[in-house]
Amino acid sequence: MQKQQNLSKNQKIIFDIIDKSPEPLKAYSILFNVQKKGIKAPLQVYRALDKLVEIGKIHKIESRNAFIACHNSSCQISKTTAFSICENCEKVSEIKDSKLSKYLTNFEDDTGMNYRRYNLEFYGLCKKCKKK
Amino acid sequence: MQKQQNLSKNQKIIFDIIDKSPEPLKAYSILFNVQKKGIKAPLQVYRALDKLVEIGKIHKIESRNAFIACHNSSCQISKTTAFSICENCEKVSEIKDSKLSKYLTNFEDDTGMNYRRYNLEFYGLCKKCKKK
DNA sequence: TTATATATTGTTATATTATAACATTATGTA
DNA sequence: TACATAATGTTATAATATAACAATATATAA
Repeated sequence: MQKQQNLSKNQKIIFDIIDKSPEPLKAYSILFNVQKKGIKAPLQVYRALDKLVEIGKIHKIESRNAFIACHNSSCQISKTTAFSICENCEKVSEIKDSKLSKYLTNFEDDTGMNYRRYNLEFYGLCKKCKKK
Repeated sequence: MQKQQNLSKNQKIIFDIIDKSPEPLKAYSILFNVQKKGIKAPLQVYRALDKLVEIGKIHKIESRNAFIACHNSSCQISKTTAFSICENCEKVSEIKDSKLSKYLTNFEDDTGMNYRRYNLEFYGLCKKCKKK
């Protein structure tokens, strides 16, 4: 986690809510949460989200349209992300695995192309849900 | 590619359009395309899409909300997908790489959990766009 | 400090993506 | 044939996201 200090007012409000949440938050649930703080319009939320994603403070879970704080202190601006998603309880955690990220960063497809960015979403059952 | 024959009428219409398209298609652009064929409502499209995804004939590109036909003959019902997405021209191709899929299927996170499904989206510049 | 560029905010309207609910029809299988 | 299951049709609406424009704040350099 880096320079919290140069977040703008709205960015700070919205980051704090996401950061405190134990689960990924959706834009309109964030909106609902911040209306008491004077943020009234979807666009205000989406703009802050866009910026926070851009600077790597949060990530978007694409398959869920939801946002989670980055807890990967090593990544300044994270262009490479991997997540574990429970298909039952929808718990999401960021996967930090240097071998995995090395493997994917170095990956070359059959045309010889490689990639500076990726997003990987794993689906399965988390430990709690597997026991049931 | 498997059993095309048991697709229903709407599923066939919608699969054909996606299969012929050189680029991923969005649900409402599909809807627009099939209105002459009598499919009038979004739900008719989404239902067919859901089914086609379920049986592995198409995949959803999550970060684009778009659908692409599966050309990976080896995967009966593909629960593990990887795509290459050009950030400039938006060209998308499915990556079929047995090493990659083995690596990810066997991947174990720090809690010892592994996953039966994943979706990986790589972003970069395709050859054409890199040249420019 | 002032000017000036850039980022952020506020606001209204609207576009895009997706599902709920319910009635009907087709298809597969015993 | 009977029955279950899948697919269809239809209307309405929910959920997600952006366009366009005006105003304000913040950073930077002359």
